[in-house]
Amino acid sequence: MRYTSLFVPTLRDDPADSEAISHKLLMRAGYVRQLAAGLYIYLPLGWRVLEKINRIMKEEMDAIGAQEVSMPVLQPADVWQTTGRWDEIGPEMFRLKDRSDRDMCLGMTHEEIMTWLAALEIRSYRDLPQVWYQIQTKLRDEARPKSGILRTREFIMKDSYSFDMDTEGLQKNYDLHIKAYNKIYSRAGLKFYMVESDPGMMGGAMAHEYMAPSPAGEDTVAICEGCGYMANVELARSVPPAAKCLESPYEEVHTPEKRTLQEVSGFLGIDPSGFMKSLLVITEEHGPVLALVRGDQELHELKLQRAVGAFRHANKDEIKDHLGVEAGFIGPVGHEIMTVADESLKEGAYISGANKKHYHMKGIVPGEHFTPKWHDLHEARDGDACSACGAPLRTEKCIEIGNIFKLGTRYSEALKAVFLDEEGLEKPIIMGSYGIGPARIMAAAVEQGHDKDGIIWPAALSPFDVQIIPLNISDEETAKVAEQLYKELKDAGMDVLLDDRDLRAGVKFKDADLLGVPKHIVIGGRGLKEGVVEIKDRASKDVIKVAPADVLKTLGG
RNA sequence: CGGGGUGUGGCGCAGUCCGGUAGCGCACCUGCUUUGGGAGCAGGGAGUCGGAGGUUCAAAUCCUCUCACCCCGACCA
Repeated sequence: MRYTSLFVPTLRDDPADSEAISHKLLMRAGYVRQLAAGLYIYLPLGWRVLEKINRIMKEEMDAIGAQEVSMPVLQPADVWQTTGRWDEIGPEMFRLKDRSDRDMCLGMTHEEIMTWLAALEIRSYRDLPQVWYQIQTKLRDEARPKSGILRTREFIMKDSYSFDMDTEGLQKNYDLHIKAYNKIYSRAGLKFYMVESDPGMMGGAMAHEYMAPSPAGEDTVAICEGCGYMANVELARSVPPAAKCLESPYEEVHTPEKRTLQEVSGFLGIDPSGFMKSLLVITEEHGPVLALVRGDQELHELKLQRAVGAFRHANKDEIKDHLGVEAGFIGPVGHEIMTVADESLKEGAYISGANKKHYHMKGIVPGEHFTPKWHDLHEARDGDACSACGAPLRTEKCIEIGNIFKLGTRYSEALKAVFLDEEGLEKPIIMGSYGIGPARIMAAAVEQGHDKDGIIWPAALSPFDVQIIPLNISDEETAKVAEQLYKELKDAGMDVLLDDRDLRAGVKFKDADLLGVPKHIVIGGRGLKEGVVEIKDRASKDVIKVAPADVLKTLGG
């Protein structure tokens, strides 16, 4: 491709309204433009990158026997009503009516439609297994689109769905997807982890996420260097350092006007780990619930939600109504409210509110002075020990670039996607669903590959394999060598960008660094006098000088 | 949804507090010079200052309402 026939509007300055590095660089280098919050235009360069990612995904999905299909984005409500998600999913779903006043929605995922098709067409165990996938637009009215193309309201997803007769089949397809996903992310040149994750509203039994480490990520992953355990902190198990509990009899202590943990801890001169923090929440299932974590730990709300169901924080009046005392002095002893406690509180005696204004209680032994339901509620963090092997855990910010779910029969039962097995018994199809966000791969690649001058693409994702930079296009010799190389490399099957613009060298160098094509071929009068051109590596900036005739060989073409 | 911020030529910004001719840099167009890291000189085009209403002799500037976007949080199949 000739630069003069390619639309690449590069910017000299960072756009004002951007924070994430990938957002800034993809804007500046002319890959994307923003239409509105969470809606992005992919310019020619950006689309080339996405297409490279799509090609890799297709090749690897095809390699495990998955079949590409295409499902409508516009979908009737009744299928979603049948599975219950029409009501479960809130304002995140774009809803509309057609001209006949029928409820419709824009697909945010395709479990329903894929399962609908399976229900329509699959009759016998002989029809199984099936794996169907598509690369299709999804729409989600995100509460807060952010970070450029990392969280958008409209995006392309590679989503696949497996249909099996039994759990062994599901496991096989799950493993095949793991294999395919590992290859996809490896080919994309990303640093990534596969971690245990929360199935969430997918309602499945098991789930993993693929995570690309980056400070721009929204998720945090706990990683054990000892045994390799990796999990999203939404469910990561960990053993916090031992508590420094006070040896004390069970007794009240006067703590006037000392409400916060810091205040009480400082007032009594006792380490925060010797305390219990109490949080009153109002749940849909159990009414008020008191949740306890150690004073030095943080409660993870998703863990609490798994333990007690949907909840909200109690307000001041509710705290008084249920516990008889204002916030700051609430504790687990002496009331009938359902209590859940973090497992790290199983050992030791703790200080907590006495449910009496200006008093705390020392020497509370969970299980003795009150009876909680035990759950893992604390958030894993750096310095905790791995619950499996005891080695230290560390945490890392990550971008979620894909996920895989064992769905089981949640959708097949609702939509009556059943088959007859060898004995003639009707059974629901066992399903899995598997997603990859190509735009997130693109953003993660930029987050992981850039320097102060611009993007550094992994070879497989770059919009071009090599960029030819003739420094002075009006110099006859330079132009001639550039054209020859352009033709030769193209004929060898490479994606070549020829910067044929009549611009000064500095501009071309700056733009080339911004665009991030991995190899640059610099052709200038200086080199041509010695009979050489320069092959420059974008990442290392190393330059090797070779005769024009040796360029293809040197590039490994 | 809660909190914070920003809207001024294509882009980045100043001007707003304290009302009085709409500015700067880059980009763009023309000409000449220049040509290995975002060139120089000269000339030129381009903005109803997010929108609506109000106060005033006079509003980018003050007041009211509203829209959009960004950031933090909540939320996130």
